Amino acid sequence: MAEDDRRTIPEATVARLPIYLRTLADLAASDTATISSERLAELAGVNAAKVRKDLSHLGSYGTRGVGYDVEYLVYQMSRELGLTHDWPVVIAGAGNLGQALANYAGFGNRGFPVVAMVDTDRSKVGSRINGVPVRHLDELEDIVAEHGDIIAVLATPAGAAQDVADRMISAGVTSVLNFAPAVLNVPDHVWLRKVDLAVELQILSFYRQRHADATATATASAGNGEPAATGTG
Amino acid sequence: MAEDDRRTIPEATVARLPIYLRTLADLAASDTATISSERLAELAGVNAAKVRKDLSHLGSYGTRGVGYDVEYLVYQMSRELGLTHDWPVVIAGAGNLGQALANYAGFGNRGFPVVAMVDTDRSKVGSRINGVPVRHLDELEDIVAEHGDIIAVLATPAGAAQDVADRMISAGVTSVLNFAPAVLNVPDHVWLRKVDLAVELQILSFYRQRHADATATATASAGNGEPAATGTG
DNA sequence: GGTTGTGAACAAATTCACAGCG
DNA sequence: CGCTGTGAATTTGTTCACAACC
Repeated sequence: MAEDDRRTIPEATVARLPIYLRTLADLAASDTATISSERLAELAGVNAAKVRKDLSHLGSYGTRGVGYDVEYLVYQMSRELGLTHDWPVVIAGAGNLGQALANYAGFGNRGFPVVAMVDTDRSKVGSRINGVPVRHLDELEDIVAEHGDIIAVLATPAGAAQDVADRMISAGVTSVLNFAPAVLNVPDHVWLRKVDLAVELQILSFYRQRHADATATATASAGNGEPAATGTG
Repeated sequence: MAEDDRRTIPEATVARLPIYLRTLADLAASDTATISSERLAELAGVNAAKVRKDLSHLGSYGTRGVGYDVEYLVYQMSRELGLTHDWPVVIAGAGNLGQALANYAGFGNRGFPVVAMVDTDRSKVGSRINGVPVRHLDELEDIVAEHGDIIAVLATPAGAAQDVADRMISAGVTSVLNFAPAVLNVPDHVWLRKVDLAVELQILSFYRQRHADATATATASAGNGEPAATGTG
């Protein structure tokens, strides 16, 4: 079954694997050898049945009556997530957000070295941000040629995002993480994920607003729309 | 039906409303009076049936044979999302990411003014970043007292996130957007959303890896695991 | 004719509950 | 006896397809 499922790990599961991995890495660092689905669930903020089902998609790596071997799970999950080698990243847009991302230790540390930033602003091109060279957007093809299969992180203004994405893709990029507040159209062979800061705040605003409405109008009645939704995934 | 559904807009729909709203605001700015579900779907990157079902949760604001009135929809959606007034935001952590977020125009512009940053680093406290005062974490209670019901954006290191969240919550905060790479535990009455940059890259890495495996091992056979998943939600 | 609004069909994800194994 | 792994049940979300309406 495991071998079969290899081809069909559900999207929802894939989105949780990195959380498990981070949790497990912490456990390994604190010399925990084994962990139960119950405890891992607690640490990862999900429920135990979900953990077991998620992990079962990777294969049968647990021991009944005991739990999962932490080190081994870390190894298998890293392999599964393709984290056994680094993936070079190029950040498009050397504005505030782009610079922050270039400085963000979480990237390089976790196997995603930022090899370059690109921008069209000639006054920025040629400088370095946190050691990362800022190059002109026109050099994109060269950068891809130098580093191979890079991941593009878009931190441009909304208006420029589609153009830059198009150029990235025609230069050979197949993975894009979009921070620009714009909907991107990409061909089928390109993987796209998006992070929209304003959208997240607006979602919070919705639930908050709802709550205000509910408590204002009805001081009676039991609680309906409960909070504590953990979004993004 | 619409009145009934008011209380139960599906989570998946709520997560899309901000995208529709942004799209509609753009249309309004370019003097488009009416829009069909088909066209809105195209611009928002979803399918038309989904748009219609999503909008039906807000009420019957469309006209058969014609489409939706853009201005009116913008108004209704803003109201629904609680965007008719500003929601003050406090950013915890005046590091790279926190500073970038404070500088990020998308926040203040879209009704989420950053009223303060908090940090424990005395060398930062007292300064201003993009006009936003940096105050000490200990002043949190005062800030909440000054501005009322604020939204907390956590941009602290992972290790500090739970502590800061706890302090935010005991100061009265009920909405938290977490950028720290850590799983937070919050009480039931607090709304939590999270954005994890490294997680997003790892998800891209998974699909990319899969693709590499597939094309490497089998040069034959039709395409299975197709790309172009648009994540985050 | 064109487009919405929505039941019904379908698909994905979650949760339950327990057999099976260590 | 404890904990995994997984079928079955349930819930949630998506898509279809068409009647209702302008």
